[in-house]
Amino acid sequence: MAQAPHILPSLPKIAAESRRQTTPYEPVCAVFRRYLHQEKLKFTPERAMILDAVLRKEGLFEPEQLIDGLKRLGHKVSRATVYRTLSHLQDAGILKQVFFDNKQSYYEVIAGRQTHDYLICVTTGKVIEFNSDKLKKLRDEICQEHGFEPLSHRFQIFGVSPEARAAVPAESPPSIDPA
Amino acid sequence: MAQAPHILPSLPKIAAESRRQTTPYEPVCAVFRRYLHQEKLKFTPERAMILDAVLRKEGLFEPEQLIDGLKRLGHKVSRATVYRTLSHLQDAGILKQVFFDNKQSYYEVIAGRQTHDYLICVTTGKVIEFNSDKLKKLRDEICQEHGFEPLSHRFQIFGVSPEARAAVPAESPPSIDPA
DNA sequence: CTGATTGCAAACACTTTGCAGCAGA
DNA sequence: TCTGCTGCAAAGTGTTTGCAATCAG
Repeated sequence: MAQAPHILPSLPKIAAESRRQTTPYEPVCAVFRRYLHQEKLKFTPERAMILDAVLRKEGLFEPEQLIDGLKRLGHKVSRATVYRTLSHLQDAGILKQVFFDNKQSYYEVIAGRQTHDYLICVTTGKVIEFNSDKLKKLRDEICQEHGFEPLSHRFQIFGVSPEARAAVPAESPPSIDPA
Repeated sequence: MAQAPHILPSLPKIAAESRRQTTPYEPVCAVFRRYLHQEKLKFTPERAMILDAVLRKEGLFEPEQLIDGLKRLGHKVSRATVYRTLSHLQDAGILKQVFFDNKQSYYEVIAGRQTHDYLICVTTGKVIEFNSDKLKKLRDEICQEHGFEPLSHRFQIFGVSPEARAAVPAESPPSIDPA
């Protein structure tokens, strides 16, 4: 129904969700090495180091955080290598790239972990990660209706957190009556 | 549970979905003028022109498309003014900004139209816009669980379209059996 | 009149890329 | 050895911003 603007999101070469199920408890590092081998790429100290740092992250992180962290640990890696590695980790189905704004990308480990959806408070910026089987079911249903084979999804809900509402009870509800 | 990276997405100052209900059939232009007046901003020919172009768009569009279109019509607008106006239209709840990748933003008119969620083929890049009440219900449920007041959401499903599968039956399904 | 707006070009920030030397396999 | 990898710095690109002239209210 809609003509697509040239949208070709960078997704894992191998759908992360399916792949994770093939070997549920395989160490992530092994997954990465296998991927590299398959693609005739090399397992270098830099890549090992970056993977290591990535795996220590919980939830979302920004490339810059990662780079800072590595430098703080005395490791020397160039920004370029980090970005290149993040991309490989994504292709390997270990990482997922998330887009919240047009400033930068965020990443999140998905290998061996539950994928997340997000509930974001527009006032405080707080992000709650959650997981919903109902959502996955609904997703598959929608795919089926259109004959699509589901690979993955992104779901973000924006709202006002209880804390935010408590903090600023007034602020400018311009005549929106809950009629 | 998760510490938020500084994510503060640009959302309408007035939640689009609520606002749209206040005056279901009010012409969008009037909505914009009212918004501008409220904010002590001015209704200029440039803004009128941009709004006009925007309203002729169906589904997603890119700022660059919009600018091209305007120039092709012989209108003179600077890129800067377009971007500034897009931002106002967003604040007015007329437009919604969508993030698919880290290259650029996409926009979509929401005032007086159904909001959309997206089903995206990772092979062809085709985008299907759809609408699901079940999804909205689920969204509200999730919000309630966390005490959030829902404002809006983004939902994107990535998958393989029937056409894509038909076109390239082989290609590298690495032992994923439809068991 | 006065403060908001416009266009232009420069500035920005994240990300990518070209290249020469280095190093896994 | 033979590719692929790394770091650096330069190039890219969509978007934002500073500024002087202009214009809406």
